Amino acid sequence: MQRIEEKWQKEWERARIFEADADPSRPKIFVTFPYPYVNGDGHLGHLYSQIHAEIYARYKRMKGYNVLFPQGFHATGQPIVAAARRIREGDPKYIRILKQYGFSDEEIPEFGDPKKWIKTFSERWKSALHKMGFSIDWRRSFHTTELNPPYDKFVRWQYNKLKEKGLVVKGSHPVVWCPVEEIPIGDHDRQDEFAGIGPEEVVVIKFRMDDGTVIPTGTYRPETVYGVTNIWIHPDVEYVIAEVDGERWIISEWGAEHLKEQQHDVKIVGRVKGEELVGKYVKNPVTGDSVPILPATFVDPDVATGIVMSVPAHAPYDWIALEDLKKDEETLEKYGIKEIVQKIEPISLIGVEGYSEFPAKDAVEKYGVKSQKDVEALEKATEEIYKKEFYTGKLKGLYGEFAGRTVQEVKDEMIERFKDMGAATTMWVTPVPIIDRAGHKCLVKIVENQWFLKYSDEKWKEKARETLETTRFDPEPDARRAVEHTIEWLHDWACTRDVRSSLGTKLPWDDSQYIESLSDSTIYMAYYTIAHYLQNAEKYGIDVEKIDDAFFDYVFYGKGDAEDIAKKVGTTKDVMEAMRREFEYWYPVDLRSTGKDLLQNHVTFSIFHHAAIFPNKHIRRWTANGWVLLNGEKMSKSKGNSITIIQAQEQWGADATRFAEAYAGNLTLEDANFETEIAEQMVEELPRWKDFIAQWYGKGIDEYRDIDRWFESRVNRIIKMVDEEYEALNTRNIVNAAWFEFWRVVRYYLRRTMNGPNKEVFSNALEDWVKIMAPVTPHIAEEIWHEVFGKDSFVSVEKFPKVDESKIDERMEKMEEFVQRTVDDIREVMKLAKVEEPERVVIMLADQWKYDAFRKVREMLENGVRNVGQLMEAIPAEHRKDVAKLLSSAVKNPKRIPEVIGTREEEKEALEQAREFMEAELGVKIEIVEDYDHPKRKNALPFKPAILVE
RNA sequence: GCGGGGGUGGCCGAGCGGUCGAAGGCGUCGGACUUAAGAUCCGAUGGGCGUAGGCCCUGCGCGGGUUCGACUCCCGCCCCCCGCACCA
Repeated sequence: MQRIEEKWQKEWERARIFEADADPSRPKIFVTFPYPYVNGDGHLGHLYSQIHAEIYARYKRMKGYNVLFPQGFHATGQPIVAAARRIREGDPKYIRILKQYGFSDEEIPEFGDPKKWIKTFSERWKSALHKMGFSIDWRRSFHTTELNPPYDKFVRWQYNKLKEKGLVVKGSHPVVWCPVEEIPIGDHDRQDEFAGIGPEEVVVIKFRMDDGTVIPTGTYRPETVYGVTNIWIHPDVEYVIAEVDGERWIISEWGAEHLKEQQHDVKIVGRVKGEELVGKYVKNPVTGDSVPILPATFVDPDVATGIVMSVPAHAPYDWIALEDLKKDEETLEKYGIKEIVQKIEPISLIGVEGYSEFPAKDAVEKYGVKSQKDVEALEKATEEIYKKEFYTGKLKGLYGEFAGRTVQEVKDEMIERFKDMGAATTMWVTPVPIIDRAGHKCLVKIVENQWFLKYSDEKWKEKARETLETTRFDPEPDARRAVEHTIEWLHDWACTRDVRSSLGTKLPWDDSQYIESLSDSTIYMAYYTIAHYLQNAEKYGIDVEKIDDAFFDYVFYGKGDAEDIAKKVGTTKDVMEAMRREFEYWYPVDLRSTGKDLLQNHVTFSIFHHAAIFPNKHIRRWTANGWVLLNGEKMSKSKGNSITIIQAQEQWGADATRFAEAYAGNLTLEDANFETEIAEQMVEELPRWKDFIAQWYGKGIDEYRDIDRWFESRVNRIIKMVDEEYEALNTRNIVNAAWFEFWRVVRYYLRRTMNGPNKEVFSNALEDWVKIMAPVTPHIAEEIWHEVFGKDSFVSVEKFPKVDESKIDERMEKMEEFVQRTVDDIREVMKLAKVEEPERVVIMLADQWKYDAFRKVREMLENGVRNVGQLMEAIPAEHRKDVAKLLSSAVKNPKRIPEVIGTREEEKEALEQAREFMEAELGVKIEIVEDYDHPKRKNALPFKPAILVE
């Protein structure tokens, strides 16, 4: 198979049938899928989204469209840069990954350069898709980042446009930051266990000592400030005394470092050990209560301010710390705080159904927390209490105006209130200190030269919403809903990254920043329309250096003079005009196939950017598919059940893999399932398909019988259905009909005609069969087309079969069903009738009067009549008695009355025609009689003859 | 929690108010073919009963409801997957 596949790939390439140029005389279709990120090989999951675009491209090509299907590659962002650095540093994990790909020890060091990754993996991707038979116009391929100057220029143009429109704005933004290297630390720069942790905003309640010194306590639950009984401080930790924005604070050193990076003016003026503060009192800035500072070892100086407030009634940590302290005579003695501690009573703030007035106590008991060192149980207890209180708890009376409401409802309002009264501020922290790969402890910095895409802009949102009206989403309405919702809540997006940790296109007006990867890939499909010019610039005399915004203004907007611009970049007016034509002809994109995870970001971003830059040229149809499971299990490298596209191609070849991918699912947001057994099976079956067709093509007889009409009807019905499913991209339904159902019909037809098909009918059907399978399994289709049918053309660009509606013959199909059912019934009767070696089967048709009568009965039943008396009216008086029982059971179960399709004569004719077949099927002689004196005969109904085994 | 999508037979998956004991595929079982195995073809495949094509029971996450009728509609619950942002 692989050899056949390679042969046709070469033929297609030689004939350039997938290279598409603007041709205004033909209707066009522009199909894309998101360019893959090139830090590794693609796997079956990627291929699943991609195969939708590929199948659609092939289908539309066969439907007579001029189809553009290009493919580029994405290199923007941090992973490649991080991977290259790790190779330079000799990280064994990354070296192992490259070894698994089969790179030699000599070659691996070259991957210390990001360019090596980009080059290697974009080539591997390209080769993988090529070997899968993708019908891509490779002339238009490219990769992103400033390493590809023309694309770089294009992205810069885009951002200048956005900036002009006021859609890129400057702001500040919290990031995880390495204070030593002074760069932001993304997931790829961290030790693995810290991946995925981001900055969180905590509220800092400013308790004060008598002299005004602020004792700041960080908390996620500022609403519990009403129930503070004391402050916890770590007795053994050295805190700093600092001037913070003009106030005197006592805070952990790490906390002070955070404040410095978060736009606060911080000056450290002294140090103080935690225990020195123990026993002192501070004033609660919200309630005015005076509360003591007490020692606790669970307090982490590396989280927030390193000091926390204690709300024993509602915080399991606080409850157990207090319990611990009460029992700890030594400590009580040491600080002379015994009396203070004994006096502390928890304050109940929030009522929660199913809990006592002190939910923290309940939780501590439930999870069996023994001491404040029992971290695991405490975390569970805390989570439970937090959730319960947050969503369902009711605030008690001491909340005054907030009383009776839930935390969820009033939290934000309360925080604002506290800030306004000078009782609180906020700071950014990570829930645990993050360590980067170099071993540095990272903090949260508020970065100031940060640029944002202003997705919060109401006018922009409105424009984005408008384009949805003329956009199709598949599956509708699920995918649409996700996008609609995202447009609503999406706010400003930090669209730049520090150049030191990433790769991409620099912001035109700030070269310390790269445009972030999701933000540089929103309208690049437009670049495909001219990519073959710009990626081969020298061929057209274009000096890429000279390309500026005016160049793109002309190509995309038709602004300016082609002659002038041509001169400036060193090419001709013709070339400029040709590029303009390409864009005008191909844009907008007609179909873009993605995974469901992209709906909330890439898809929505792309919609926004099109609305801003290419109004009315937005993408016309988006598809979103689910993940791909492998044999019902999630695919993952760690499980070792991940299969790359290259591996699949080597193991099963392109067509079998494509078939199994198509069969993996329809176009829904649900997960699809790639079954390796299907791929394996198709490896066997596809060549057999060719043999089968070779065996029958051009064979058969000339006579045209009813059964041939039946066959044509079935085939046309399948073509119709397959055509619709291709347009809908329900790939599983396509395969179900075009392959499995077609096989069934073909097999039955041959059996039914005793291997004597109508030559013309059957051969035409075989050709149609190959065509309707071609978008899914193009190689074997091409092979059959040439080698079996002896055609000169490529089936890949042949006309898709057109349904002949006049050939769809409902009645003929029903008549054949009648024959089939009769066979089934005979088989059943033969099984039950214990007649040894039956001599013959007699089929007795119903009496003539029954045809009219039961047609009427059936009609009445279909119209909802459930009254025996009424049904009886349809029966001639003299026969009523005989059918009374039947009619009364038909009222309960209308199925008992068969549908009357034809006349008695037609029934007889159909059975006679099928007699030879039936005898062969059943291995018994069959006689069809109209008159036969046997009691069973009165059981006969129209389309349900009586059967007698003798 | 919010937003999106789901839970169907041994497995995968259709169905989304009657025609459903549930398409199709896989698997399993029986038969044909074959020296044999494989492949292929035919049949069966929830349980039970049946010397005549039939009947009974049970059934599409759980519990209710609407309806003459629910896998399909409504309500409540349980469980699973995805996203929740600066990561591609």
